[in-house]
Amino acid sequence: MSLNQLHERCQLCLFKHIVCQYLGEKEFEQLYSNTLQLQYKKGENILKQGNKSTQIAYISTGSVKIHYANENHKDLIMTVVKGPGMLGGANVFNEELNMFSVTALEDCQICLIDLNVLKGFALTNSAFALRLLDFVSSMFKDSIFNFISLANKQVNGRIADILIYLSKKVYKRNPFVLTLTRKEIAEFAACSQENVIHTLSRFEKEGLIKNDKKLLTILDMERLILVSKNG
Amino acid sequence: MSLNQLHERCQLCLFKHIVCQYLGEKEFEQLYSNTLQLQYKKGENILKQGNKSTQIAYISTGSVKIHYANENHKDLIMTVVKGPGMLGGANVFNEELNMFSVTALEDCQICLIDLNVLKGFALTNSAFALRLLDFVSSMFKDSIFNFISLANKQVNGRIADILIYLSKKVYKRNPFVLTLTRKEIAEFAACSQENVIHTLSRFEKEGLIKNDKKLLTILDMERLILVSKNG
DNA sequence: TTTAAAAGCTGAAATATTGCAGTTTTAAAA
DNA sequence: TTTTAAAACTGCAATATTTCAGCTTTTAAA
Repeated sequence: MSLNQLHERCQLCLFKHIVCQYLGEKEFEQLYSNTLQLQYKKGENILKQGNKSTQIAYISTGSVKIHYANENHKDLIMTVVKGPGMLGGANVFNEELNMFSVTALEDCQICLIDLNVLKGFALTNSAFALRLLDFVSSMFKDSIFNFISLANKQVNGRIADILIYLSKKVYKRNPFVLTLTRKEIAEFAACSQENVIHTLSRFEKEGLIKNDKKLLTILDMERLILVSKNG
Repeated sequence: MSLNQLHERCQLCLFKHIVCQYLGEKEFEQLYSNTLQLQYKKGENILKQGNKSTQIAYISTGSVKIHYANENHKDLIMTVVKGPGMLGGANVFNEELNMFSVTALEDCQICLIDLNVLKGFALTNSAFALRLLDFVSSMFKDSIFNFISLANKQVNGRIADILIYLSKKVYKRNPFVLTLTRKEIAEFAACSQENVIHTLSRFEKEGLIKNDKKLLTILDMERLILVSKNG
């Protein structure tokens, strides 16, 4: 693929749009020349927790999970991000090492942007620095609100929350293709796989959802929101 | 109290120290003239979730909890902070409204610093902006690691984690005065009050801790860490 | 100091959740 | 296409957690 074609692809890039709001085309070119555009397959690891990383990731197409493995190698999903969007928070600014892993949930187009060049721009342009901070904290906020759901609801409510979150915030459509396995939903809801399966089939019996292969339909959003509130 | 005495108290202030690393004494004076120094009693609310806030808080003495109430008015403690330190994260930068409440766990000395003046400085001095970002994200990090403990451990491990965290990171001593009630520990560990009580008395029977009134002693840190890992 | 309210404690029953073992379905590889 | 492994599912027993009711101790207010 020629450089021109690559640059063409950038024309639709949200990140470029924001960079160019604060910096100029020249600075974007400098950033561009320090950026890798890579294709990842489903299941492939993009950033690994604990690794030193000199890059941050922008996801242009596909979806990824941001996850954390504890001392006992038990995995926990912090959040799911669908392109286009930044994957800040895993490693930006105050950390030498990646706090979390990022793994592709489906085939993805990812740009890895050099962190030092970006930091250099942030140091010369405060407005841009504050805009980057927005990116980082909005991802934190998503995770934190999932954690709050974990912490004060039981499994029914947590899974209802996750389904609503995926439909409204991530995939942004109603019958949506659930790219997470039951095991991954369990790692998101912090419960056992079996509990996810039991809960989903209960939801289906009660007419709240319909689940055909990987396609999930929320049939009764209002009642699902009630389960989220009370469960 | 005269202005001179107030300024004297600032000599020991960590926040002033950091401000003066990046800005000058003049800028600190400007900040100072837009700062309120207030005394809060145990149980008093300092910042309220959902309120508009034009200030961020610096805690010079005492300790506070940062907490969140959900739709059902169930409270969840995100983290505990002991002075001196910043209470960033509740409202800094990207939020109009406070995301969380801050409430005094014991009598506190708090400085409320004008957010707009601070933002003004951040906009003219990127290094200072990035330093502020450090403050914010380090508080997020503490909360997130507590949430990770919640999400992949059972109550035994969660309460062990909380005791270790309070002793090592918050109060920084071993026999420490537990300023949280059992109900508040439950709101921190995301479980029922009774479960906290059962668990603490089990820990005491097993010789892990000693609990006399409000004074808590960790007798066997190594075994407590084991409980945190396996529990 | 007295009194009332809040916090702390206990054990037992009800409920929620996990872990297991075996089966079926789906997706990927040969 | 066939084969194989992974994912999804089911019901049940074991375990963890909550809820409840009643009680004691501590703290704060009158």
